[in-house]
Amino acid sequence: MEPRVSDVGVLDKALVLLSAVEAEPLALAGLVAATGIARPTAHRLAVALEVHGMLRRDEDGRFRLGPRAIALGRAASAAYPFRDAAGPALAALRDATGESAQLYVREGDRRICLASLESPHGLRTIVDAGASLPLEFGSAGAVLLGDPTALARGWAESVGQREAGVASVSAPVFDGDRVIAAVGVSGPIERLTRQPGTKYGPAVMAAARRVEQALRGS
Amino acid sequence: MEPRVSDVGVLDKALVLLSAVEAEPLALAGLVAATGIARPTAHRLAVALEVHGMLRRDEDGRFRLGPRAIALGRAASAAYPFRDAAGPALAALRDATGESAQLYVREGDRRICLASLESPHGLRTIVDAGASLPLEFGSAGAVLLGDPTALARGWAESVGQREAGVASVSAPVFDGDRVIAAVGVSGPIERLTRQPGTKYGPAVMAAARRVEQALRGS
DNA sequence: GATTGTCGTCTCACATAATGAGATAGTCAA
DNA sequence: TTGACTATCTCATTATGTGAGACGACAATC
Repeated sequence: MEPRVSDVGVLDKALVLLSAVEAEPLALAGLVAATGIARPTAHRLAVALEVHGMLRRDEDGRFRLGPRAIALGRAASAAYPFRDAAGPALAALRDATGESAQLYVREGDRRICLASLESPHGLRTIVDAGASLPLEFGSAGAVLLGDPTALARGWAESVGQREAGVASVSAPVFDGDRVIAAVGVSGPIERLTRQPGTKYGPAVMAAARRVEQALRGS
Repeated sequence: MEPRVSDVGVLDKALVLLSAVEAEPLALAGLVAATGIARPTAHRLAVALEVHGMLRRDEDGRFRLGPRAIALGRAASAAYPFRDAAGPALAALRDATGESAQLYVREGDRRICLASLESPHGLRTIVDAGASLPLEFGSAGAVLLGDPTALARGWAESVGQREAGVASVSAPVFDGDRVIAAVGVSGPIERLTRQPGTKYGPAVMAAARRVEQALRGS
């Protein structure tokens, strides 16, 4: 079995089950195979999660994420009211650049991806909404850390920092003087070049302005 | 403490904690007060949920739903690809009627609210996204059960069925010949009248057609 | 400045909740 | 008909989770 993640073993197992089902719907046998949890244990925990609505069973008997997960996810997202307002700006940015677009906020020493739209290109970066990433790597991190150069120029760029072969550029979203989010694009260095800021700086700044405008309209 | 909900006491407690935080951000003391869980237990479980990303602490030390909840919620929603596609149609329906608008799918003998937009009126119905409701009450239930009258007419209506004082009307969303969802509005009988179908049947049917069209465009 | 109350966090003796091996029943393909 | 595999259930065992109490920090009050 997995090593202990927290001080509560039952929660460790339950979250492992949820993660397994997040990836794909799984029958009990699949859950056991994917998680290494003993069959009766996986069964008991999965049924308990079902009782709570975090999981549900489809017509083939496979476990899927359930309505409570939707509700909790929406409640979690509600803490970021500009997340929905940013939707059109993010879509326009993705369409204008053809690259994957993301919106991040800062949480302590991490950054959380609130919204993520993928590029239509076969080769593209994928960041899951809800993903938690370190601040010290990537253009969005620099923006959220209040990097003076980024704030003066209106964008930050990174090349191969968080992941080899990946470049990104992000712009700060302001509320008054405060940086409340970073909006940007990321993709392969081959397309974004080693100066992604030169290429897409204006586009991410325009997207950031649109997010701010959408916020004011709220 | 709460009576047992499932066969796994730790999960019962953990979900109680998540529900408490879903309602409002809470410091540890607030969690203890809201849930009745012993302080060291609430602390240990909350910290474990934090380790897993289901909870996070804000700058005031209060617990809030965390990034993993966002991610799981989105993954859960992804099982319903038309949910996002339905967004504009739902917004248009809410705007055209001035009433709360919802999108439901059927899950066994229940219906799940996938998306919900609230009326601007002070008096309005509120259904949480993710909520699970019985099929046998309400216009959406009739639609999802394949009620012949609803299918022939293109909408179903209910007055005071699920809740006193509330009326609703819903239309089926088809994929080919199959009813895959119900889209509708609900609100107080005073505004929707005792014949909500007469008043808003065309609007909910139009919304259903728009959802289907958005689906084809996907 | 001292005292008190409340907070979050930690410890650990103890009780019990959770575990998982094995049993059972159902399904399905060979 | 048989064997393999599934999901579900039981229950002896024990490892885990519990929560009273302790501790330190901090704010409010006197």
